[in-house]
Amino acid sequence: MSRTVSSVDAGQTFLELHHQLHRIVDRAMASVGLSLGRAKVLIRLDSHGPMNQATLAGLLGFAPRSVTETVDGLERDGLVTRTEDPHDRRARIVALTASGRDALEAAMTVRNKTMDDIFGVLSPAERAQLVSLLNTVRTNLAQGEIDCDH
Amino acid sequence: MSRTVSSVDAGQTFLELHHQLHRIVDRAMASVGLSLGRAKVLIRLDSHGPMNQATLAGLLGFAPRSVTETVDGLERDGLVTRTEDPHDRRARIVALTASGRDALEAAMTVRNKTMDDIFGVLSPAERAQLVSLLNTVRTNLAQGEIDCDH
DNA sequence: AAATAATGATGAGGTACCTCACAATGAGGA
DNA sequence: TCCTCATTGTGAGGTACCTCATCATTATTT
Repeated sequence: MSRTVSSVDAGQTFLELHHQLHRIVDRAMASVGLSLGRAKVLIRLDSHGPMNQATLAGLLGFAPRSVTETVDGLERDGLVTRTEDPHDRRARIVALTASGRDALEAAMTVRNKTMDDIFGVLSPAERAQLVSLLNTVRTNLAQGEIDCDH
Repeated sequence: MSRTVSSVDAGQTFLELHHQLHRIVDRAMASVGLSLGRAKVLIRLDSHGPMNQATLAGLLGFAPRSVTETVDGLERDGLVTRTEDPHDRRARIVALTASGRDALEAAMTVRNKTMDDIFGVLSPAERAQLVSLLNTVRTNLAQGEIDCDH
């Protein structure tokens, strides 16, 4: 019965799911006073240690400008600090504060729970399959960068 | 070798892919003077005919306020019109214009091509599998609505 | 050393979503 | 009829991203 699945169908489904998923996860994060974007930054800072914003942008795949903005918010809320880099007077080093670490921990708990609520319907084997498929797509994306519109 | 795939892994991969995918698709759409959000509205209007914004919001899964904003933009660019509903003086009926239909057609072409570039790496069978998995998740999401934080 | 290029961060401005509050209208009941 | 309640659309304000232009600094070339 199920007709061949076009790429557009796949994209459509992917995007629709994202719309719902994002809303749910974001709302969950908000209950801990954070958001997805902010959590992403905290996670990187936690696992890689303090770094300047350009590095952060590279790791996150964000535009540098977006990092400035997100860090602005985090700094305002006291979750990170920005200090001068002694070796490069342009750069500003972002570091987690104690309460930033606390917030991150709370956020991770909520995020884990939410993701479990969402992807828990799938069996471990199905999850593995899903991740494998998504990674295939992602790898191809990274390589080709698509936009060959010359 | 590959350890069990947690729900968080799945979510992580999903979100990371989305970040890239969205950027690419959006950029592609921009080349035709549209955007993903705007295209979504045009698609609905094309397939369901003119309708008020509340209905549109329902179909799209958007907040009503978001529809107002998107339609504002489309109207400004002459792609849709807003007319009064003779049966309900609160409502405003949104309809495609001729140039809206043209824009949609161009957008669909670009979108199809882009999605092919992205999901074309997968075999039809893999795409079917992917869509099936995503739909499983989505269905579950729609049912439970998750946020049982009472 | 001087000129040029690359890089780090940010200002300005844009789109796509969201929530919450509210005016106007519509619909159903006392 | 009048009262209440639901619904439509929008103002106000917020977050997360983006691009492009710009300034200060560092690195590279000549």
